[in-house]
Amino acid sequence: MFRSHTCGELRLHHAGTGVVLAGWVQTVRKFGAITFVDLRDRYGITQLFFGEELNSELDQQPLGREFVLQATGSVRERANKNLNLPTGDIEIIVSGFRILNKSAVPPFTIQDDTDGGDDLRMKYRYLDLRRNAVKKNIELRYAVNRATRDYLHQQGFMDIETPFLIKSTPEGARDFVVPSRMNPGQFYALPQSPQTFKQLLMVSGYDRYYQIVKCFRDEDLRADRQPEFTQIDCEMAFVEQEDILQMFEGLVRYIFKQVKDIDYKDEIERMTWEEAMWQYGNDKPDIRFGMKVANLKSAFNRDGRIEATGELINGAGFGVFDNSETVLAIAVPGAAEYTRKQIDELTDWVKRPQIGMQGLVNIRCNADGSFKSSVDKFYSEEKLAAIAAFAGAGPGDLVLVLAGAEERTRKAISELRLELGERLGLRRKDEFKLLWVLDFPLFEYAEEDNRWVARHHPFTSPKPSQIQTMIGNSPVIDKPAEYLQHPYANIKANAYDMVLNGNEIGGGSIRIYQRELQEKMFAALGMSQEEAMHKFGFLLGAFEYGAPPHGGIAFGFDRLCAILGGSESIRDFIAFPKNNSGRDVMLDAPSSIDDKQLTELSIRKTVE
RNA sequence: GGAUCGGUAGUUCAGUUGGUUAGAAUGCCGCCCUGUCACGGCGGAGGUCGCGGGUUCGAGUCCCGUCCGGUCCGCCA
Repeated sequence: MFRSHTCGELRLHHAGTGVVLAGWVQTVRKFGAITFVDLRDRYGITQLFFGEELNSELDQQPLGREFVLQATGSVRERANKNLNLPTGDIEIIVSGFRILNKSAVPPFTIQDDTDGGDDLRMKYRYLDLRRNAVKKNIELRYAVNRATRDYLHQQGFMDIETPFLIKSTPEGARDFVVPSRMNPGQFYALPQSPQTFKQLLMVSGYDRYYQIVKCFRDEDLRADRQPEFTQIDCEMAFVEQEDILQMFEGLVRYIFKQVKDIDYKDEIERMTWEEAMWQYGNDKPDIRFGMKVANLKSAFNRDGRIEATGELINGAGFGVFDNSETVLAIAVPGAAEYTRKQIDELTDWVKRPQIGMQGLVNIRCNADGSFKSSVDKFYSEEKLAAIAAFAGAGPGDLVLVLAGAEERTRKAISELRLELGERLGLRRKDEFKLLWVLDFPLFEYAEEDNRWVARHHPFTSPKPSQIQTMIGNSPVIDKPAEYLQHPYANIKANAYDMVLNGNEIGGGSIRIYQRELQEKMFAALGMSQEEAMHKFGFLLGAFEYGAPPHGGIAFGFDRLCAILGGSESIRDFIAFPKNNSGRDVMLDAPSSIDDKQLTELSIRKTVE
């Protein structure tokens, strides 16, 4: 027997018990004739006490950090308790020990506040994973995994595995490809998601499917993006949008309860994509705080919606506002007192290349009811008051205004809003706000190819009322500059995203299940009939044999874990993540392969 | 594909205007210490300043190139 207990479980009531513990040496504290050793395993830390007789043995076999140690002894109440440790009431009086394995001096300390940098921690990830801070994340991940499986199982979902070696269909993200030795010159692709398989399972009658599954995308990475990542992938047959929203609100509530012990009782807010873009400049707004965006001059006039026509700002002689496509404002609560220096700093902030604005106009709404602005020259106090009121500012608030081309300005005001929300402490890590964003546009216009691309994916159904608009119109765009006037620009998808604190944690749609509509969709994306058959013939064929109405959703599992764990980076929640360049620095992968392998795979080596 | 920040002791970092022998903390090694838990005290070892080139009497410091890492834009149906 290697151990009778773990290093985390002994308590005061065990006093007097004989035990055997095994674990890693966290620290050694020597005091002449006695020695304390903190022994650590996955479950906790227990203090070992080496008395006088054993101390001489310790001199013979000195312990070092991270040695693997087995200790036999008995539990004793401590004279000086350690309130920071769950096991702090007791210690083990060691009667015998065995060094099970030695350890080299680790390159960084195995502590919560480690001295190791990210790079080094990744290279020695197996040591990093010993740290409590990382272990907690991995445990949280497992808790989310279990809660998900519990809930979906209770709801009658079946976990069905789908293949990883599939066919490359370069629509959307770039595929990872795998050469086929047995089929020289041909390649598999790794799935970007099990999308078509889960739809085929619906055709097959497995009407509630799920999988916690790896997906692969060969695109550039970010702190929240990995080349291989995990999704909670779900699909249901005989459902409409509302059924799916409710089912997965249930899932997220269950996860909150199980993992964070949070009763998320509030109704989950819903807004359309239009509203999100209009009010927050962003399709995944953080609704933990207000500061909604006011459009002082509308250029965002799809569906003929006009919130302001520009009369508040136009014609006052301020060319920047007069000539800009879009002018957007936010009211920053209580910020009228910002110093010149603070405003200048914010101005520099919006001028950074990532934001790319030319400048920042401000209106201070002083507590005494007066107004002071960087554009006083052009606007009377009455005008400033009207603008401030329109932006929703009250006494003591600061109105910030950005002007420029529509898309960039909308993005910038959204970033500015988030930044100020952060600075004002309005984005609390312990507060969770869920939101459904609905009615996304079905298509986006790809300028470079002058064609439509699917915003979600090509299996997404349009809103039922707009199916005829889609079938009845040609996707051809005659005048690229006027693409917004094309009937397709206004078709909304039967799609939904779940947003948590400004992060998209899941997204899905009701799918197309009729062959005719699916063919029309492929055609709309500029695919010829032959091409569509070559890439997706299996799906079109399946739709001939009684495909049920269906829809689904996929959650970004890593990201969900990161947010629940209060972190920006998903790497901390993946046991063996890849770095920014898609490298595994521990394995040093990817790496070259030898000529023999290349030859077997019928891949010729190219020399630059 | 682009922007930007960084690379100095095992580790995390400092290093001023280009100027003597490149420092601190921590870790490591040795000695001392019977109640510590961030133990403490004394002593010691430890450096190709990422790499290559250039400017200069002189480069950790300035310039060019390159490699590695972080963050972001593009990209991510």
